Amino acid sequence: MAFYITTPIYYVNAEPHLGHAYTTVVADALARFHRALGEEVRFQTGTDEHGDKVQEAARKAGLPVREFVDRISASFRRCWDEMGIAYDRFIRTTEAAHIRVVQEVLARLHHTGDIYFGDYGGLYCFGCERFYLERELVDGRCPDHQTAPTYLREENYFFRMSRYQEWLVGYIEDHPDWIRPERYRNEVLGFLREPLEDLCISRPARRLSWGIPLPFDERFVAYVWFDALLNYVSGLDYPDGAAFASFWPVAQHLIAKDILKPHAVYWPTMLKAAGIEPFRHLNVHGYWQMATGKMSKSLGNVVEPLTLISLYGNDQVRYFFLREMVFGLDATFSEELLVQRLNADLANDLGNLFARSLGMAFRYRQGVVPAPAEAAARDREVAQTAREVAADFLRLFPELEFPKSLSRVWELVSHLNHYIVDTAPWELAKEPAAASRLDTVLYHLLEGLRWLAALLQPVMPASSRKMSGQLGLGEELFRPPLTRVLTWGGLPPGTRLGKGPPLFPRLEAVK
RNA sequence: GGCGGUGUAGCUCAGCUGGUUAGAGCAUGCGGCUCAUAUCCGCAGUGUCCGGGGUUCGAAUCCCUGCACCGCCA
Repeated sequence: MAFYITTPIYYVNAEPHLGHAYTTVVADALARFHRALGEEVRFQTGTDEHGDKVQEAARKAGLPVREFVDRISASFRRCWDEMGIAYDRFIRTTEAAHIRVVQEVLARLHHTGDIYFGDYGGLYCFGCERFYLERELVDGRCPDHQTAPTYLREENYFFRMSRYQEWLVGYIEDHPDWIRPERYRNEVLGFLREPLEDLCISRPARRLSWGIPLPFDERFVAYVWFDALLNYVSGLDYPDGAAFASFWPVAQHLIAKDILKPHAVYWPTMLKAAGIEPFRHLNVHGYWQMATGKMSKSLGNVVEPLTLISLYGNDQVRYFFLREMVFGLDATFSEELLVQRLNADLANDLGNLFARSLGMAFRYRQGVVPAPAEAAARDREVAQTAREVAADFLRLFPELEFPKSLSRVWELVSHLNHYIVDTAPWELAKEPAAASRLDTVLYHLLEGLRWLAALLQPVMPASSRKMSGQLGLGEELFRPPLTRVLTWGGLPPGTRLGKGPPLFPRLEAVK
């Protein structure tokens, strides 16, 4: 089995923000999940570096474009590195290999007649780098820039996207989970009920020089989306690379809802025209709505990912992202919600469960995993719950049901907390005759913790390792496949437990 | 303007193809335990299921309509 996940390549006209971080964390968690299962995994992210807005941002920053894009791209890369994002490939659209693929595809589509030369006249907004229809304007001005567009009549190259509309509709109808969740599939189908226009895929070089030149006409550069989307295959060394052969057939894209159209319409029709099989899934997520209002520099409520993790911890933020946002829907972000969630789930439930369990193992058994005697009914319930939770988690997580899969795991956490109360080890410890009963209880408890550490590795990789360390297990707990690790009784009696500080210290409430 | 979505306890939300006293988590109040990060466990709630019609023996769940918010398209 192979697994290929991509984030969008991020546009380098601004620094990484919360939304970028969410997408990237989700991709990373999925990649880790599939690696844990022992699958061959490829995870690609990167930066989108061409186009008008980049050129403009560089001008504002007073830097040569090349230097500017190097700087912002590095900033994204550093952000992901500091967040422990384990990507396999960081692609930049300014790489020679990528440019070569874009030009190769352009040349081919030009040759087959899917790209043609034509002209188009209309009202053009330089800020948006696009034409507007009369009716889209607000008081005759661009709705985004509040500037009056200019009438331009110009010749350009067009991609014959309309030719593939019927095919695309059929493909979406035949593959119900191709675009998911369903709401976005419906949105695309709704959009495709109207006739599809051909896509203008060139920009005159005299207006925009920062782009990939069309191989058949140097007076033009490629439209940024035509350039950018191809990263998903150029990063696999399309057309001849081994990576392309093994990973493209299982490609899954991860995007935010704002770039649905390019990914659900432009990209598949481009692939079809180029004779490349469609990707396997387009996974679309929603937005983080700031409880403080729309994020803006002037409001001073911009949340920088690195600031956030330095305040609350990387795994903590990852957990919050996955636990709090139903994939596909919008969710609310505030530090207050974050603190609430971290205290309730991580400090009180999970962290405290580890602390009390390990505490008893040290106090009553000198920090050595005892050998269990015969399991009683109550003990078998623990094992049974662990199995059921793990089975659900393994099914739900790859289907992007993150809150559901995690709340299932927390049912195991809760079950173990109940188990402690039900069995009252501190009472058993007083009774010498109950020694083997205490051994059995402690063993089941610690084995339950081992399952938690293993299950949570895609979500909280560093914390999982701390948990494993406290259980005296180290890295072997994470050796794939996870399904083999999840065998009840895998914790060897006699293992020396490790002492450690609280996994998730309680946080003070913020106002 | 067209299409679609959402509206359920203070908060975040489950409730699929209609059927026992409408649920979970968080927050709140009270009680218990003491292994633990003032943590854990138990108990207690409160809801005109957006409003109004209708179908039905029976609707949060289906139909119509109104309102509010949101998204996509124009």
